[in-house]
Amino acid sequence: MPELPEVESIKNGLRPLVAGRRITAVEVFRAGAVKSLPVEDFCRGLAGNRILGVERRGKFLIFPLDDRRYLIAHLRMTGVLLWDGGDVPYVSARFHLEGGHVLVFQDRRGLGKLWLVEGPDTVVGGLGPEPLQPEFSPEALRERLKKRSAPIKALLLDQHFLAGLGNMYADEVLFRARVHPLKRARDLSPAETARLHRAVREVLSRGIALKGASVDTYRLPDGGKGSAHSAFQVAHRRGLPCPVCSTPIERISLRGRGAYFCPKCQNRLLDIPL
DNA sequence: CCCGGAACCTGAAGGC
DNA sequence: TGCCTTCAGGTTCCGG
Repeated sequence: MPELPEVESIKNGLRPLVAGRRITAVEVFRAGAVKSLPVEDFCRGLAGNRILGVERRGKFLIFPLDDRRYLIAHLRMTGVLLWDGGDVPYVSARFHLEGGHVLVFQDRRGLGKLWLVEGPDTVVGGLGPEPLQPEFSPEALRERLKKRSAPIKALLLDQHFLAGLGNMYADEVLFRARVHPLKRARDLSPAETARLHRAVREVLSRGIALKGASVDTYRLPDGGKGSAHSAFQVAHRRGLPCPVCSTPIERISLRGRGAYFCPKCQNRLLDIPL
């Protein structure tokens, strides 16, 4: 599933391909994917426009255009952006670019979204801090956590609290920080909060270095896979031994999705130093 | 404002 | 063989 490391890797792959290139035509095959405008206006507004670059905010891809508007894409769970992708199923939209190239928005479950807007903030304005930027500091994290009673994992997944983490990387972050996913945010010790901050940075940086995790449909724009999933220690590993203590990894349900953790290393009541 | 659950969506995988 | 359930999860909406 595309989370911050996957979207960052897609951004890095797309930038040299699309930057400076003009859009010649746009076809939309799943009308529900277009959010900001009627589909006709969306296509007409993009045709003839030049893509100036590619940016990322949280899990959103942002393409500044030369008419000062912005094309924004969110891949949700199964969205893929394929450069010169040929005859593939589940195509939500095709962006034809000068030079005969085509950027294919493929999306098996069809939950991905597209916007054409005057400014990016109308779409991404409510997002929390970027975890790899200085604005995400240990002090700011501690201050915000101590007012909240929700399970820590629910907060890590809340894009208004922190932008970019999804289910898989949240599990990896909590394991690395040795924090139980159900522990209430305000109950984290200063040491746990410090470990959590560091773990967010380390897990996401490693995910980017490995070009994302190719579970399910995730692919880079050239069709290649990332390898971050091979570094996962608890995510999707129910019953397998914890890499630290060999206790079988458990799965519980939290907010309708799986939370994988080591019941020994991530004790809900005890603060176990690394 | 805060929290938790359902809905959206399409498969793969496993049990019986 | 075929049917049913569970799992996969990013975001938004709704009720308490």
